This record gives sequence, structure tokens and C-alpha cells, in this order.
Amino acid sequence: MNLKQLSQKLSLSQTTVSRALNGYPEVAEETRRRVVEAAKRYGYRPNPSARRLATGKAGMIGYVMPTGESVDIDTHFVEFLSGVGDYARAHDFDLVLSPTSPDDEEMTYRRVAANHQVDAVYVSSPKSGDARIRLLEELGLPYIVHGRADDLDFAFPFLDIDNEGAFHDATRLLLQLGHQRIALLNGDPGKTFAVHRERGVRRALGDQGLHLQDRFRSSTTMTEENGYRAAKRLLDDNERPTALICSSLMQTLGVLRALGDLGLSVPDDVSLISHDDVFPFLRPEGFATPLTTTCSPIRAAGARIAERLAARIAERETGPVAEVWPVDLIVRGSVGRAPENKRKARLVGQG
Amino acid sequence: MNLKQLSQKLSLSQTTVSRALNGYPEVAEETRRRVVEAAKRYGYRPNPSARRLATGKAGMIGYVMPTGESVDIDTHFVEFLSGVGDYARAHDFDLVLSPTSPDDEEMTYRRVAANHQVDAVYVSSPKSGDARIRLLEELGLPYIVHGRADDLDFAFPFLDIDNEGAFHDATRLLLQLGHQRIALLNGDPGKTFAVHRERGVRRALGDQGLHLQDRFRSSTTMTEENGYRAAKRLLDDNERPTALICSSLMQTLGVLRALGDLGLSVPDDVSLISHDDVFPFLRPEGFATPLTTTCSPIRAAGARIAERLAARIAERETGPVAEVWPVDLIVRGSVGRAPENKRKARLVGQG
DNA sequence: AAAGCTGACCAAAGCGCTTTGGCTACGGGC
DNA sequence: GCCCGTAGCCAAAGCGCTTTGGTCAGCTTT
Repeated sequence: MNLKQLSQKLSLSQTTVSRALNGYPEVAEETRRRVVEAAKRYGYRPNPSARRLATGKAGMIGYVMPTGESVDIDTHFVEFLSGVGDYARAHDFDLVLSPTSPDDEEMTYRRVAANHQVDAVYVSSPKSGDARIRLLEELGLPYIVHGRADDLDFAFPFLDIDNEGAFHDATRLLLQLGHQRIALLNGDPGKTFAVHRERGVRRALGDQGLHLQDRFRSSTTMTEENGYRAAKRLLDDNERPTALICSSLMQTLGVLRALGDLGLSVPDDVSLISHDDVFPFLRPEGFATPLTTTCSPIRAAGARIAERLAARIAERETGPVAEVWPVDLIVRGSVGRAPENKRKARLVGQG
Repeated sequence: MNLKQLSQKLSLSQTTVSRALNGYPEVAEETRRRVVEAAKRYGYRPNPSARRLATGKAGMIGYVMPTGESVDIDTHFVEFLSGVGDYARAHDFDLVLSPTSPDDEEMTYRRVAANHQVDAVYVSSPKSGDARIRLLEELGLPYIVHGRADDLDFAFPFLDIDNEGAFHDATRLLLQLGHQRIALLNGDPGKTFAVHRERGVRRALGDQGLHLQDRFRSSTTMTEENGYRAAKRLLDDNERPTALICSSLMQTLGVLRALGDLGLSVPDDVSLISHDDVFPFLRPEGFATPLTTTCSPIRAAGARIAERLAARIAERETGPVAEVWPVDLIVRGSVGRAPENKRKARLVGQG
């Protein structure tokens, strides 16, 4: 059933039917009612390709997805995508994933923009001075960044969480509990969120006249295995940290595996705080020792970005709107007072 | 730059230019060369909406993605998606994700088919008698199933791995090593792959006159947390299993966490075999005790399905083509001889 | 030499929608 | 009584592509 057929059934012109369905004012209310009712009855759905060709609008939002040997699409991405999907589903639009090799990213963005296949895109995990953002400005394709990019000489629309604040608060809590040797297992060092998180830790340490030791820093993609390795390295040492802050529950899983190997326990030997993006299948309160977390559902962020993209497409949102979400620090059993300071213990032993 | 402009530059008709670019025979080779060269030079790219409208072909493959509160898009899905993306990227087509609430799945498939937004779709994790497959047959939308569905009264195209064989072989190995109490941590019991895996285990046990005890079965979605819980339940028992077979590395992570809690070690106390879908960020050989696995890269399956979907769209593949991949059993340190049989030990103690 | 192919090209008709630029009928203002 | 504004409808022109159904010259057939 297409527009022509529907309009014939109704003995109206295509114009009028189209206008009636699209809410234009120059249609009598009575006529509109008839049209809408008939459309429903016959199950009429406008052909999206035709509409797109006529309007130039696609009714889809896109994501340029780096893929290939070297790229892990990770758990965080999927959970975010689910959030985008939640909104899209409720508002009846689809998502287009344009896979790209990391080297051809720019070309892929250009193609996507030129094709008018999508009305808007989102950008995830930006780096400092991220080239994609500048490119999208140039292309004039509506977009929103999930996260932030520093070092860009123009403002841009984004949604981010207060990474610095979250990790500052987590660190401060550990300091208050007497911890001095605090290690940070961070994410990919190129990414802005990792930079901000480290900044938060440093600021809190700095407030106490301390600083983050290099050997207590680790920056890797946030996987179980990387968490395991980093923890092994950090903890298998006499002067090991008494507290660990992890950027992801994935890393934390690895950390727990390492702790098991080393026979260390939480929180007696090591206190643990993890950032929690909220995975439905991995709840920090379900751990043997429930985890203290800085918590911000990445899925909600996905839904919000979809919502804002829809708003931008409809031109209800314009300009470089910035949105930063606060992050909760939720204290559970995995933090405790710092164990007896080793050096002090040794001094006592010598005394 | 559109077709009209390009054809004017070349002083040719749109027809000829279109045919030249689409590889039709009735164009002189010399002309074709000129056209192709000019298209490249001017960066001409056909407008996909227009093409779609004219041909009815979309150049995209789709996936109806259940989402919402109750649905976990899991790691396996993403890795599979990456594989689809690998192929799509190399062959210049895009993916459309149509998010749906689990309740509206049928409607979403109907919408997708009616809209002609995609040329083909894939179906993942089918259940026995999966309704989606019947629906797709009815709709006439090309599709391929990743996995199998039993209890359907017609044949359909699919790609699956030999789950039964893999788990049979794994079980047989454990039996050969003297294990008698073997537990299976399976996936969602509704899914065919889980049924097949259990069948494999049962067959191997049956060959030795043994059978799978109910208390040694666990069927849950394959997450770390579920693995942890199941392992806790199974192993915190006098008559605990001496070997565990896991359906996913995700579960295995949880199992290892549980083993750590309980102070049990691999393979001295418990032997461990896990199915490995191959996640780039979690390599079984990287574990403290390297894991024995049944290994089949889910990403390759994604790429292969994309390839076959492309073939179906081009009508190079038709009919209910079945494809089953063998699965390797890779033996590493996590399996060993069964520990002294408890009952025997007790008898000795009494003797 | 007429008829019939064939290779190489083209004009124009869609595909199904939106939107421009009318047209008609009615009522109010002067 | 005339003009104009307006509400409500319509025909037709796109959007940019593919594809149908030609044309036409240059060959081969008989």
C-alpha cells in the first residue's frame, strides 16, 4: 500500500493525504481524521527510501565503528549502544553502523555524510584534539560527542560524566582511611576520560601533599586480562599499594583474579574502588566483598545522547551544548582502613 | 555531484554512465574506462536513497536487536558483530540495527521487511522452533541463522559450530583422565546451542555408562557473575565435581573467582575446560593456569555470515544451505588427572 | 540489394514520496 | 456589486537513480 493507492481509496490527492499525515495545517480536521484512520486501517507506511529521497532526511542515526584485527569493540560500547537502542526503539528510528578500518575513519565519515544515510552521528571515546570532531564540524553533519575532547579551539556539543570529580572523591575517601600508597588502573591513556580520571586522583593526592607515583600508574584498555596483569605487577612487591582504583569493572575482575593468585584479600590487604558503568550482568554489590564504586550508567548516557541527537535533527537543540553528569560514590565493603604501614611496622620491628 | 552532472561532463547519457558504472555489457570498453575515471576524479558516489528507490535494493544488512531493561546485549554478540563489520567494511555496505523490545519482535521484523530498508538480516541465538525463522520465511526476506533451531518442519540456511561434538570431545578427554564427577555450566537453556552442548556431554558420559547428574548442571546466561554463583554452588560441597566444563570464558572468569574464594586450585583440585569464542581481550593461554578450550572464533562466524548474506542478496546462494564448523579442542594446563576419588579415599580410611 | 543482426548509445518512464504553485469557493469589507 | 483574503484541495514537478524500449550506424547474411 503506497501513497497513491491510499489517496485513491480516499478519493483525495496524494498531496492532501501526505499533508494530512505529516501534520500540515492546510487540511481540514475532518479530512485529517479520515486519512489517519484509513492509513491505520490499511497499514500504510511511507516508504523510507522515497521519503529520504524527497526530503533528504534519513530518520536514522549513525555510528562510525572502527573494526578490524586491532580493534576491540568492548563491553562498554555495547552497553552504551543498548542505551541508544532503547531510545531509538521508543521513537521509531534505526541505527546505522558503518564499520571502518581505523585508518579509513575520515573517509568513512565523509562517505556517511555525503550519502545522507543518517541525519546525525555520535562520537565515542574522544581523544585530546580529536580529529573526528573537527571533521564533523567541517562536514556539517549533526553530532554529539560522548565524552569530551580537550585542546580543541572551538566548542562542541557533548555529554560527559564528571570523571575528574568521581576519581577525586574516590581518592579522597581512601586518603581519609589512611591510605598513602594508592594505585590507579586507568583506561587507554589517549582517551580524555582517562586523562580526567588521573587528574582527579592527582588533585586529591596533591591536596594532601602527596603525588601519584609512576610505578602506581597503569593505563591500558579496560579488559579483564589487562587488569589482571597490571594488578600482578603492582601487588607482587614489598612496597605494594594498599589501595587500588580501577577504571572499569572489567579490570576489577582481573584484579580480583590476581588477588586470588597472590593470596591477598579485600579489604584487609588491599582496598578497592572501581568505576562502574553499570553492566546488567555484573553488579558490584554481588561480589564476595561488595565493591565500592563510582557509578554512572553508561546505558543511560546512550539513551540521552540519542534523545539529544533527535533534538538536534529536529533543530530543537543547536549550538555547542555541554552536559556533564555528576557521579555517585557508593561505599561498600571493599574499602577499609589502610593496613599497618609497612615502614612503621619495620621500624617497630627494629626498635 | 550526481549522475546527471557527471553525464553532462562526459557528454553521455545518464543511461550509459549508469550502465558503465554498474558493469553492464552494452558499453564500449573505452567508454567505460572514461566514465570510471571521471567518476573517481569528481568523487561521484551514487545517492543510496535514489538507488534504493529505483532498485528496491538497500545495500545494507540488518539485525533486529532486542533491547530494554531485561535484555543483555552481551560480549558474544559484539564480537560476532565485529566480524559482520569486518566483512561489511571490506565490501562497502552498512549495517542497520533495529532495536526492538522483546515483545514487539515480530512487528519489528515486519516493519523492517516492509520498509525495504535492508536486503537481508541475520538471526542469532535461535531457540528450538524459533518463531523468527518461520516469520522470515513468510516475509520472504533473505536471512541466515547463526546457530540452529531444532523442531522446525522446514530446512533453512544457517551457520553453526559443532557444539555437540565439541562438548562431547571435551567430556571424553576428562573421562580419559579419570574424572567421573563432571559438571556443566551451560548457557541459557532455551537456546539450541546449549541443548546441543548438553547433548554432547551426555553422549560422552553415556558411552562410559555414566550420566549427567542434575546437581551438576547449571544453565544461565553466560556472564561472569552467573559463572561465579554456579561455581560457588557446585564446588562448596563434599561431593563436589572434579571437573567443570564452561560454555563461555565469561563464566570461566566467574568460576576462577569462586575457586579463589574457596581456596581451590586448577588443575589439582578441579580441572577446567571452557568454550572459547575468542575475545581479543581475553586469551585463554594468558591465564595463570592456561585454559584448555574448545575454540571457535565467533568473529569469523560473523564475517562468514555477512559473506553468505551478500551472496544470497546477489542470488549466488539460494536454498537452505547448512554449514557446520568443526571445533578444535586445545589442551592446556587447566586439565589434569582426577584427584584421588573421595569415596575410594574414604574406603581406604576405613580399611 | 534487401533483410536481419548487433554493438553502442539514448530518451523517457518509472520508484514513492514531498513540496511548489496553483485553483476554487466562500465570506467579509468597502 | 466588486475585490480580496483565506481555507481546503489538487496537479505536477522534482529528488537521483535504474531500466525499458527504443534508435542508428555498420556488418553480415542470402
